[in-house]
Amino acid sequence: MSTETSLAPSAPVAGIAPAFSPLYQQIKALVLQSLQSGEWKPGEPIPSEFELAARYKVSQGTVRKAIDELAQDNLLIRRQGKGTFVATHAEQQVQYRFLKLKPDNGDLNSQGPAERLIIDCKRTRANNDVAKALRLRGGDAVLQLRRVLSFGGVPTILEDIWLPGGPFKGLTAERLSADQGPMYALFETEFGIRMVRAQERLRAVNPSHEEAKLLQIEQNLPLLSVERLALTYQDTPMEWRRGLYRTDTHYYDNELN
Amino acid sequence: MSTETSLAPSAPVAGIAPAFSPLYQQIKALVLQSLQSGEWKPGEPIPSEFELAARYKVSQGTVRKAIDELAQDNLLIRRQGKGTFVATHAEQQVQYRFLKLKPDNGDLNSQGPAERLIIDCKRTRANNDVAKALRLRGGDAVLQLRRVLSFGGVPTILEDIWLPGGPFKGLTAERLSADQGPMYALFETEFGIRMVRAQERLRAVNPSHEEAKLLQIEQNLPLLSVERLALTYQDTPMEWRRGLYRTDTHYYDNELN
DNA sequence: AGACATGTGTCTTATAGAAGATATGATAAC
DNA sequence: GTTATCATATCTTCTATAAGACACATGTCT
Repeated sequence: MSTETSLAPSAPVAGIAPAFSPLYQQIKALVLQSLQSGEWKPGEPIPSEFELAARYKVSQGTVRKAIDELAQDNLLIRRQGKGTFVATHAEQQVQYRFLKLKPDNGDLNSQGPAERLIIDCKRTRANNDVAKALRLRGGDAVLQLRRVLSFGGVPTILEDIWLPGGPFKGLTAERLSADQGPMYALFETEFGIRMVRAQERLRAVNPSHEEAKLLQIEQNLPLLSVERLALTYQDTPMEWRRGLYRTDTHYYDNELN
Repeated sequence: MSTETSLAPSAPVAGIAPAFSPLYQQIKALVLQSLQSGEWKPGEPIPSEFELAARYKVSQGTVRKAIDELAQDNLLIRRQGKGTFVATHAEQQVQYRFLKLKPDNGDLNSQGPAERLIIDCKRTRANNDVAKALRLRGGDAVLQLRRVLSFGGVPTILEDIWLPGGPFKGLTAERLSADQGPMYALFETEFGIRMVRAQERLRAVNPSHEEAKLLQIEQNLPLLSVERLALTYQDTPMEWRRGLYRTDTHYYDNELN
């Protein structure tokens, strides 16, 4: 491979020239491919830097730089002395990596784990909004579920979740209820789908009569509406959800830099 | 310096042993010091990697790793071929770096720049909440201001801002009104205070009668309350603000990864 | 206008040792 | 004999250095 610069086509951006892609970016793309194909599964170690260097015929330092970026993106986790591992949502440290709601006082887990109650779970057809978000055709099969999360016995979050029917074939309410642990961890083990990143859009809204009833609140208590599009590898959308958060006892925490 | 490891004392954390700090971290701390002291001002270039390497008696690669992390944290900006520059809030590309509100359709600047209207600006004494957030003593002098931001003529954000009186001595409503550009850019040039990062806490709330009037909305329209603590170097809090955002025409955008 | 030189950050390789984790085998203690 | 402890070896990531080539920006000379 030496120093030539065209191993992988480096995702040409629309319009302007892609120009040139450094070696380590090409290596990054190759590693990504292996992650995506499931060659290395969540939680498992990937080959050592020297092994990968030999495999791709580049120096260890170049592999290192590629892995550095993947670790930065939370796709891999480095552990000195042990190895580099495929990141997973099934870890104690980062339980609920995507949940930014924090209680006004104390810790989210101070009152024990969250109680999950599935209200509804049905197969249906995507309406236009959902289809567009999930890049499906209107009317395609989707799995829709509704659940309530409670902390310390207090219903705090009401969520409606839409999943594409194809990739999640076989998912049932029983399967979800049986599982402890984060939902995204189950997606990894049962369906081989790993959520890599997500985009959220927040709004303040008034709950409907039914929504207020499910959360056991007055209808005049405004709620935080959190629409989330979760993406897997290659930015493929794999879940759309809309959460209603109580923010009189909790707040949505966000760091800017 | 070869390989010894005690250039700077590497900020010993309370309790557990500080153990050991890699060279590049020490360099990072030294560069940070120079940024903080104002040796290199926002927008200006810092010395080249080789110059810094000579100055600190380390290799160019080590300086590079230090600068990489500072660039990652948005404290520095690298420009290939030109140099490395001190980041600033006064740039076209990242106008309003900390504002995550986006219109439902179109761009924030599609209807021209935001109109800023200062409702109130007064010197007062910190109440307990503000004092605690800004690490002041209760009753210390603070500058309080209230303003409304409008986009395309529609009042969209109502903000109350508290600034510590000491560092911002001399700031007046006239000075603020005269300035175009972001407020944080003015803080840099006029007071040498650069906001490095911030923490936000979001809630859904009902506006008060007065707040609704200022935003020209009905009182039953829920708003997004955004409390922000902005920090300068060394995580020193330098501003506390509370914004009320209209989210019927806009949304708060957030990326998770 | 074009060619060239120079200074900047960027990339790649190579080498070496430090630090953390883990297994193995020797030795001592019970 | 079994168990505990220690030293050693070996694997991993992490840190640091050095050297050369490349890409980008901006001049200056022709």
